[in-house]
Amino acid sequence: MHLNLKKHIEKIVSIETDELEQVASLFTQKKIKKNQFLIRENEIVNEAYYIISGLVKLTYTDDLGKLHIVSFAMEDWWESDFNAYFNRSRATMSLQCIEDTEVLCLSIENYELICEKNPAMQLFLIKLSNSGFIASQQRILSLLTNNAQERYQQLINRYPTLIQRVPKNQLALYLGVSRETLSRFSS
Amino acid sequence: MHLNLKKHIEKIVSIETDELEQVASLFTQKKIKKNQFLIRENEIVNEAYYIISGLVKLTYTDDLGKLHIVSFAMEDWWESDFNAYFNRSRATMSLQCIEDTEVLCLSIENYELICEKNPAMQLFLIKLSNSGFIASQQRILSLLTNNAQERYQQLINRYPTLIQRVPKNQLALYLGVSRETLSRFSS
DNA sequence: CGCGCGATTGAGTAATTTCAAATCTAGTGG
DNA sequence: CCACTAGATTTGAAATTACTCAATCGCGCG
Repeated sequence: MHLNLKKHIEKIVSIETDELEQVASLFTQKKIKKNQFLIRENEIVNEAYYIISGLVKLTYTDDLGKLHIVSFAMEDWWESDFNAYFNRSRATMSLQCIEDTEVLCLSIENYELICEKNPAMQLFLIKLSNSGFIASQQRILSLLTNNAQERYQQLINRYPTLIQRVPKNQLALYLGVSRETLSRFSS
Repeated sequence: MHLNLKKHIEKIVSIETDELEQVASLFTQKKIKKNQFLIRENEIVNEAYYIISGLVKLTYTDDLGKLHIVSFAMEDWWESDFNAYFNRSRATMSLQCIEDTEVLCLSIENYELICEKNPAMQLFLIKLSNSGFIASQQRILSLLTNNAQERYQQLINRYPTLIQRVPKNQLALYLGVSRETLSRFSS
């Protein structure tokens, strides 16, 4: 069970089989249909998600009601409104499925259990968080240094499948340009 | 010794005094003058820095030779080119002092030592990394949802001292606008 | 066939950049 | 104490870029 997750963890740290079993038992599984929400704005966030299959988007609605996409997440990625998750508070963002999606759910209580008990898993969590941090920082860099057209090119170079899976409409919301502008240089 | 660091750690996790001593002994101290570099682009990054006093900037030079500021860091903050640090590779960014600055240095070897040995410190590192990740994500959100003027306002609201300490020139590089544009709405 | 949704195109408008010049400021040496 | 200089900041004007709003196109589905 949870073969993907086990491989994912073993790829990053070395860990005993029985420990891994124990960890895996702390997850619950969910299947969510396209367009449904894993997290809704303003609700208490109690879970983080490891994505087995499918595609989700983390979104934010600003004061003017405009929707923005903070990130996409697909197979083998982790996602949540981590600010709300770690602080056990209400979501400022939403997490919605772009495709039918299968996830493993880790409650914050179980997250902290893992933090306290298991050294190998602590190391895993540190590395996980570090890689999330580094990825975010590189996105910031990309937003600062590249215009929307360059960011679009980088995106399709790094994730060629994403363009097929995500409407351009939503790519624009991720890149921070209007869909018209994206359209003008994507054709 | 390292009183600031100890307080900083104790603020985040509870830890035995002797353990804390042991951890503190893994740091070395440096004093750097204004405009000097802690990290230069293209050099191997072996250290991360906890800032005791002063102010530094993490910068990136793009293909066109334009300088961008990824982040400022001041008292009680951690900074490095973390991508290079964790991967023991060469810096793509530079870390330069805006003021005379005092730091504590943690080599990647000692970082990993802490990771492996001490549960309380592991928890500390997890939380540290998580908070860095969350901060980055909120910066992304701010870049997506707010224009430069709003970002400027948010910055001076959150860090009122920063405007006195950083030339507006460099604030512009952080906000992602030209200094002329910043000047037009900051007066 | 026609409806609806996403994507594209066009035109006018708003915002930002760029380049140039002017102004201000802090520090230096006479 | 004043003049001078270097650097930072501000201002002006033209050019570029992106946005908005509207209309059109293309395609899948009932």
